[in-house]
Amino acid sequence: MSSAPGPTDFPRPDLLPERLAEWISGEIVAGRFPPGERLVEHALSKRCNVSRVPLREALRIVAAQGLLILEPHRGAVVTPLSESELRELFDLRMAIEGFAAASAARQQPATAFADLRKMNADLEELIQAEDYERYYALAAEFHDALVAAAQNGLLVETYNRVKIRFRRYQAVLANIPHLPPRSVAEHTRILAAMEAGDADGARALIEAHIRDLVDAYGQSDAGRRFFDQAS
Amino acid sequence: MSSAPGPTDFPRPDLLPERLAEWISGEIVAGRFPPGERLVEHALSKRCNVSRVPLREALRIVAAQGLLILEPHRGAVVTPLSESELRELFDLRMAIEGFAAASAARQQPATAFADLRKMNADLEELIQAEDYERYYALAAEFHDALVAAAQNGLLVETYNRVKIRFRRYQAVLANIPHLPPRSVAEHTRILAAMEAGDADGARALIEAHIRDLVDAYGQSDAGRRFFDQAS
DNA sequence: AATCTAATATTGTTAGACAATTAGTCAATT
DNA sequence: AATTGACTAATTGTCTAACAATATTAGATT
Repeated sequence: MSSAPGPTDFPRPDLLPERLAEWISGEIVAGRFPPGERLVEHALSKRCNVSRVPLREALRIVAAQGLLILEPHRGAVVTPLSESELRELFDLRMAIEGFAAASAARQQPATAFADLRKMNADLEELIQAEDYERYYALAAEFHDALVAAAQNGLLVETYNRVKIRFRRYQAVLANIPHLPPRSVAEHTRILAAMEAGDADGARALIEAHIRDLVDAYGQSDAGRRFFDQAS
Repeated sequence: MSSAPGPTDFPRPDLLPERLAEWISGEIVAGRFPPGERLVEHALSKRCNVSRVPLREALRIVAAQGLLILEPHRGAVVTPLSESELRELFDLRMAIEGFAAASAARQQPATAFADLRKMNADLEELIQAEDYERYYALAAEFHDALVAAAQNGLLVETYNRVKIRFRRYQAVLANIPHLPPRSVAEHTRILAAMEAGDADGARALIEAHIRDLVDAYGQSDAGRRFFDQAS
């Protein structure tokens, strides 16, 4: 990922609510606060050695991310997982990444395509090395960079919101094997379309790419188990 | 708009932070808290007859909507308006509404198209009556219904976030005249494509439709004045 | 005019209190 | 056995008051 387009301000240290929110959100994504779990303010504030005020603000932050549901007088409950939400998240990925690919194809941003090609080459290598850990991390970065190529901060912000919620399903379903080789080839075709300025083609290809992911989740053992239990 | 697909829970009364957030957000959208204005906690809490605790939670809510920026130890500042944000908001509308149109074209939802046709007919009438007040209200509903036709709650949620931020620009730039007649014709073509199951066509048409809006904003007096001052 | 310092204002956090609401218990009734 | 009802306990929602940490302002000094 190439660095710093916009001028960046000096980072102020995060305050308690932000740090608490990050921790809570991490616990939820990792599944250590499982779906449906109730977060009791007094207990949590004691555990974190903070008072209830910043904790309550933290809960608001996490709730705004969609990871918590705040019910009046009943407190915070970890948002349940559902097949329908997963489907909707994939839909949003298609909408966002598809639009980003089309937009980038029209704009032809300076270095973005080269960066993406480099990443995709690295992905190829990681498959040869069978290092799936790093593969999935870099694959996520590839998609981030693709969205960033549209040069729209709001689109990136929206994508990040989707990602946070999406990661919970990745944690539950683990990563799907047997997909990576095809993905790299698909990435290559997507990049070619974008570089050729073929906006509609790039969008169609990436939508199909994500649809492949959906199918892979649906056909994996973990995916089927989850979907069955949920329905 | 046809009613109630999902079973709805008994609505619990909103608490202070929610009500405060709604009020603050309304003041910002209406421009009564202008861009850049600082919201001082003590003053606001006195004005609203509440303590700082629920007020701070309200500020978190509004900040999560993107209408406030919370800087550590400096407090809440009303997010500035900018041409770039407006452009990005239009982009997001294209991404969301475009995907929704394509998705609806594929899914062929039961009553949605009939509802949209009805609305568009009413829009036509409002133009004849030169009732632009109601025209713009109904036009917004038309776009809402189009997004809802994709039957994706997360997409609707995301669209609503965009709308809130977008409304501030509508309040500043007022509504653009001379556009409505063309819009109704465009709506008709979009609907025809969706009913024919032409996903790509519907998407292309609605993207062009929104691009027309962008141009109208850019060419309007208010729009140019705003854009010039901002740059 | 520019810089440093002190006073002031504002935000961040804590503690404790109490009211409002919900959740849990358990006997009484059907 | 299941439902109702009243009682109790637990939890959330809000307030007040205080103080620490940081930012802003004003004044003094160079």
